[in-house]
Amino acid sequence: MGGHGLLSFQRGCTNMMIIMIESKYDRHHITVNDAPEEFAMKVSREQMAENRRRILDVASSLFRDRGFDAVSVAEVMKAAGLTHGGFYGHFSSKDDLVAQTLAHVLAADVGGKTDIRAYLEAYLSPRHRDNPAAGCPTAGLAAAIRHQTPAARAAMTEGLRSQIARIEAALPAADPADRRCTAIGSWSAMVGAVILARAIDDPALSDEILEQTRAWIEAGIADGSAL
Amino acid sequence: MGGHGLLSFQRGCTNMMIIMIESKYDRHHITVNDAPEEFAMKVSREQMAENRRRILDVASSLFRDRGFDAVSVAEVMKAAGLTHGGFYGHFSSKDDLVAQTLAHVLAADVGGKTDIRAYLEAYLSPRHRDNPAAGCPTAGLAAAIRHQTPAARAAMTEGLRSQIARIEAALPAADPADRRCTAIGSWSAMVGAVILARAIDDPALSDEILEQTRAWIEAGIADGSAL
DNA sequence: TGTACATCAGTGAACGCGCGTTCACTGATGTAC
DNA sequence: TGTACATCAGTGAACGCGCGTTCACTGATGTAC
Repeated sequence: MGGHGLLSFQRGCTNMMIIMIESKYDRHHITVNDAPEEFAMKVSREQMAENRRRILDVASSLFRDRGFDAVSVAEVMKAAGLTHGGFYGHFSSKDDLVAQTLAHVLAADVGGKTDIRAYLEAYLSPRHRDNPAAGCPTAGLAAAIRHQTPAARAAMTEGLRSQIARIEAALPAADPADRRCTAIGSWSAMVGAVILARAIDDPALSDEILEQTRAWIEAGIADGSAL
Repeated sequence: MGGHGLLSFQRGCTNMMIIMIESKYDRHHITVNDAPEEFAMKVSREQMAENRRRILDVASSLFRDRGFDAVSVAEVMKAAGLTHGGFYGHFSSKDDLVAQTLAHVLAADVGGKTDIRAYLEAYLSPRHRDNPAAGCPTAGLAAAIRHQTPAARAAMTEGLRSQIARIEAALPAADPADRRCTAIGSWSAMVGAVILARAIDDPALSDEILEQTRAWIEAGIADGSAL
């Protein structure tokens, strides 16, 4: 991802945070309306590449919002401004779409030094909790990846590896072993907290999960070498 | 849950940990074979209540293992030793089964004082990671509950509330506010770590997620009042 | 305690629906001359 | 640069399958006498 002129969810966030969905869909409409033929058949190779990118973008949002199973191939294609029949010109199967979407959305845009406090605050915010479609794909999809193909698991593995490295780099200097421990522990807590906060129906408890987890992580980071 | 003579996953674990799946299925076979009629039609009310319990038990395992969507009503009934047609005598819909299964499996058996260290070690173990069917329903199902009915969300909310209380009670005495913060932060990290560890295909990284998260949580607990 | 019968838990065939996938077709693209 | 045509991205009807759900039926349960 990265680029595309999409609004960043909040300053200091990597691609793991992302993007407001409205702007995304607006872009698609504009793109589609730029060439409003009645029956648009073959398109240029350039246009085809953009169609493919758009399919991956909308699939990424739809999957994060409603899960892999609840989103049909036809729905993804419609959201991308196409019909379902063309799908197999881009992907060999729905499983292939899932794997490629994960690789697409988890691909690291290394980005500059991240402010870990601001990242924490944005990640563990009600706004992020309430916008899964535009939010972290790990929080939205990690649990479902267990039931996906090996290719999807491989994409998740690389995404997790680079996310841990990213957090390690953003952590205040300390013993490298402590930094890694803190990065992994913090990331587990962040992902877990957002998943739990999204699973329950009590807004007060949900807010508390986010706030307390943030306080807990910040205390651990402030500790310097906690071990 | 609780009782039924099912093997406990490990000493010091609450129902959130659970049970070896093999023993469960063995029990079902024995139960079914106890009355091996060719065409068993109406059964006693007592037998019906047990059938219902068995449906909830196997549904709980199957759902944790493969997710709500991937498990069919017919499959649940077959695993319970029945045929699919009888399902609607027990439940009004598959959604109803999901909600009741969650309430069933998340129902707290308060249990004695839990040893928090042993609980942590068992929870963040490869064995737990590799046995979702017998493992914590929160780690297995929390992320999917976002897409379920209000009744399912309500069951999850109560389950989470009591799990937090359980961890609070198991934590070494300290300022109550700190205890709550620690309980919520630790639980988020535990759930997140197991979800991440299950999502990836690299066994070494998966083991590391579990180990480092455990070290991170233990450091936070040892801190006493981290805030 | 024994018999007659209404109840109803469970059976299994059947249904309708939505999904992933296929395919004959269309017509703009982009190349060969 | 202009024309002729092969390519192939996208279309939309059609397919087969598995799922949740329904229903007429069965026969043991459990009650009324």
